[in-house]
Amino acid sequence: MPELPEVETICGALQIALRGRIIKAVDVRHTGLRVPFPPKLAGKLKNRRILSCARRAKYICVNLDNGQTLLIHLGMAGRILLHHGGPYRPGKHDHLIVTCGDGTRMIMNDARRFGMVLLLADGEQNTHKALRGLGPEPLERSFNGPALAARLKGRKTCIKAALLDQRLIAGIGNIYASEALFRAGTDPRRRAGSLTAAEATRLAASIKTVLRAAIKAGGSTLKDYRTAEGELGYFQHHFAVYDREGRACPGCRCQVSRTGGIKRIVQGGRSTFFCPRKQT
DNA sequence: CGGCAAACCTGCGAGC
DNA sequence: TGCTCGCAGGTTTGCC
Repeated sequence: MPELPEVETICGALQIALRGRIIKAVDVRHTGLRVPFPPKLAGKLKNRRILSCARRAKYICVNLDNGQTLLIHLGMAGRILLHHGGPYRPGKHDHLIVTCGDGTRMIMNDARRFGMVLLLADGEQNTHKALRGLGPEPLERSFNGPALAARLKGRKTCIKAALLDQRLIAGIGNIYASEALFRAGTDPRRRAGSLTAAEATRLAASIKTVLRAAIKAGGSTLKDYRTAEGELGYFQHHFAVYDREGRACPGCRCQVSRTGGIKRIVQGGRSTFFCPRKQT
């Protein structure tokens, strides 16, 4: 379930657990995912100190003391687990296990193997293909109505698909695209370039609100995690429309019997959930 | 270049 | 109980 808020939550936990630690062992359990792991990955990581863990779009950036960055993308079903001390029995879909000097382990697990692990050389952080074309971070101050409108200008694709386009805005996935459009009252079928300035402002604000709320919800699980040894980035969150086809719209209080409630449509091969009455 | 569909994999729940 | 089908949070590629 990794969209921006989940990756943000995971990075927060990694920052606490791994910052300053020295990598002592790297268990590369498969040759790679869709993209092969970087060659000689284990040797390149060994004895490196982890300076920080941060997020860019949906990527986890593990910054190392020699200027390199271990870049992890979790794809559709990827997970990061932290394991503190003692032996660890690898699971079936554990692909990469990084063990630090104090026994802390970071495990990258991805059943569907849609994830990605890259190693960026010093200075490649802004030039590497994976990061170069990414749009602005929606939680940055500079991301506002005019900024969003500028990105959408002239786009004929529907606004839902535009929100998923990482080159336009970074980090929004299928869940939060639906949620943000619902909150903004914007019909997901609208052409991206057709939004008025006021609508773009409302949508930009909704994106921020929805993402921040999800991060906040993830943060509470993060706290639990530290005692529970569970999974990172896996939290209960209440969605207004996502996966709620046929349920009543929480915004306009319309009766399910009269309006049909939340609708599900397919756009660009992906499910979109919305309320046709509230979103215009 | 823009827009769209398909491909990449595995797991899970629904329905028969 | 066990099988098949459809669907799943993302990105890349290739085609028009």
